[in-house]
Amino acid sequence: MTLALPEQTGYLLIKLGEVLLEQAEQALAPLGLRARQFNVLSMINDDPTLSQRAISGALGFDPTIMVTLIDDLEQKGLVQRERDPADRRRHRLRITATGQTTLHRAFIAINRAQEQMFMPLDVDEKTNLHALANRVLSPLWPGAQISL
Amino acid sequence: MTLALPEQTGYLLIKLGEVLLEQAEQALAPLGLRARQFNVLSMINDDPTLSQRAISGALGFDPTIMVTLIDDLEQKGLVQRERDPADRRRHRLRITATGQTTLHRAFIAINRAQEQMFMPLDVDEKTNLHALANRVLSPLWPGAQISL
DNA sequence: TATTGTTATACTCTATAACTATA
DNA sequence: TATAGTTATAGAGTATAACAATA
Repeated sequence: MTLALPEQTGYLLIKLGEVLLEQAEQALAPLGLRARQFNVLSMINDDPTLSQRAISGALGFDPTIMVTLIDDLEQKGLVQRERDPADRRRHRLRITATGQTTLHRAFIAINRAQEQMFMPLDVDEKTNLHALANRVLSPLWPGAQISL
Repeated sequence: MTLALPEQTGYLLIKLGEVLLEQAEQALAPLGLRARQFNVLSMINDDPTLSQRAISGALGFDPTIMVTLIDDLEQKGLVQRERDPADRRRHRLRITATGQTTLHRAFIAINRAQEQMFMPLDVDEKTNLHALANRVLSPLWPGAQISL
């Protein structure tokens, strides 16, 4: 019985994810951002009403991690915590002007990196890869949809 | 400027890899195996002449990790270390009969899990996903080819 | 009583450097 | 001098439980 690992689709996709994450980290490093910080910043930018728990839930990690993560973004001047007047337990996370500038640069860096990484595929193939990956992921990752 | 994370192909594939790994761990847990141990065991089974360094290099982690990993597999009776007579610095890793039985069961568990995970795709689509992922990964992961 | 954010802490995982034995 | 394997150790990352404030 022999079945080389790279011929297992699962192994292939897991390894691909690892490599893509590594590339993303490298692309963001010059901006002083980790990949996860970029994700959080991007979500805050899209919806400033999200609670810290909602964000960690949507991205799939423990809520306690948000504390030091936001501490860091706040210290960098990219985000500000504000008490939610409607529910004073919650923090509303507001992206600052600096934060938007950094986020914009981060998007450019990420897009450039992705263009490099997906170079081997033409437009249709990349669209196809996206669609196929999405169909596999959707049933396994209901968290993709934000639930408050 | 707004671009939801799940619409980024890179983010999608990274998350997919995370979820697939998690599923693999769960499938192997009843056998007392971690995913990485399964990978190593599989490589040893395919080629008993590989050194510990060759295996860690091919799988993409630090050689020092192999020590406790093989310690564990050896303690479970799945693998035996033997001095390579040709180069007495090296260990040749031989899979035991128990190891082969466990590996066989592990393959079945992994295949069953993968059938579940890729259920949304038909055969052609799964082949296509594999091929596309492979074409993106190949230039980024030369380590897929084992080099002694 | 339940929930948000926080803190403290312990546990896992990993990489770094230094050591040994062989080449 | 260089390499395979090992050991010890420190660092990063994570989850767990307990707490304060608020609902």
